[in-house]
Amino acid sequence: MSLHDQLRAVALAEFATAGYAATSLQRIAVLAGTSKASVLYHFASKEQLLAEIVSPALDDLEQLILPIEGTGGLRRADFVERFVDLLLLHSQVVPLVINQGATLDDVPVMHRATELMRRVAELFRPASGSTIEKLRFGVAFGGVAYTLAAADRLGLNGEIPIDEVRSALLEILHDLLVPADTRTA
Amino acid sequence: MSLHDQLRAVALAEFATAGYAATSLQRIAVLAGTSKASVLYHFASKEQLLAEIVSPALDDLEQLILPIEGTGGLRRADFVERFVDLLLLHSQVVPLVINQGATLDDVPVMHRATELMRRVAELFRPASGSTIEKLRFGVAFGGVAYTLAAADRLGLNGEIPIDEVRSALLEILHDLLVPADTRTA
DNA sequence: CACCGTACTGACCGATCGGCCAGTGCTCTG
DNA sequence: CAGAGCACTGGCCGATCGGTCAGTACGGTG
Repeated sequence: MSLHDQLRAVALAEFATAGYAATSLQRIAVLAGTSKASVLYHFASKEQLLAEIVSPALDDLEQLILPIEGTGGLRRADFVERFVDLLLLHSQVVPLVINQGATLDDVPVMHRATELMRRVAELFRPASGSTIEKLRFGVAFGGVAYTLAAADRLGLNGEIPIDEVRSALLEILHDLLVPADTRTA
Repeated sequence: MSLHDQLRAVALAEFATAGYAATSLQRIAVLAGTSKASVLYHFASKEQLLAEIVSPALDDLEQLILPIEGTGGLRRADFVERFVDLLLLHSQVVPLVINQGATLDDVPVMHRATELMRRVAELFRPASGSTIEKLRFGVAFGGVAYTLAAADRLGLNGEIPIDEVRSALLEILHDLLVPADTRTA
């Protein structure tokens, strides 16, 4: 693995666990076995390092929702499954965005993350505008993302196999999001 | 309102929205119309300011779960209702703990917060140890807390009356947490 | 009046932050 | 061999951080 990639990996882990503001370039450098100056050689700034870390996940999410927004067609069950897979694929980025998105929304890449989540919410909006449906959506996606982010801290996970997590999350989201009428139909 | 209380209020709002690390004592002072030195006159340190802000909510939570841990008796529906009321009562503290608990667990008061949430999780543990039940709990409480924390950002709330939020959250949590057998019984 | 505790301030401290820059090897190429 | 270019570094910069401290204004109290 190139130093560039290793710096990205180290920074991701630190940003996700300790927080962006609390992680200094110095610390990232030491953990990767190099100097602070070399970090800034590979990445123009701390913000751009963050952007390079987060962007791939956001690109994937955008690619997931763009065609849906275009056609207006959305089969919730399909979307939920692909969304969960996306969260699991970028499982380290999820806590970063979830826990620190609000704090860092002046950083362009994090603002983009918030905006994307808002668009995901919009996808579910037209079908049901009642308060409980809105909250149902918030609890569902916030809950899944937060659970992935905080599983260790709450002592929720031993070494649960990822397949089991996947199917469990799908079932929970299905209960919460797929309307009862299409469920029974 | 005394300056002491006003500083607490300003700091809470800033910590919750901008983040603990990103909020300087200088900024708190200016927002409260005083000097940084006076903030440190009222609070021995930035950490203690945080502790004074968060502790009351944690005390309430501890008072809620202590008798349950003692007797071992837990009627889930009752607990869920009281827990939601507690979250709504301390709605500004919730995002602070949720979003920044992991980042700040070296701060004693935030470690206490995480520990309390772990104990809440333990209350639900013995009844059902399967993976899906654990995740169900995580999604439920994480989701509710996160929804309260991030409602604005995701465009989920207009001016939804709090009673409506309360009953909606109760219904969602009930669906997720109260076991099907006691539901149908 | 003298005295005291409370509230508060401006100036300063060392530490650390993100970022910049001149310089140094090292490798590849003509 | 000369030289261009990439990878990397130590040292420095200004800014800002949390925190300390000596000093001040002031409303009681004897």
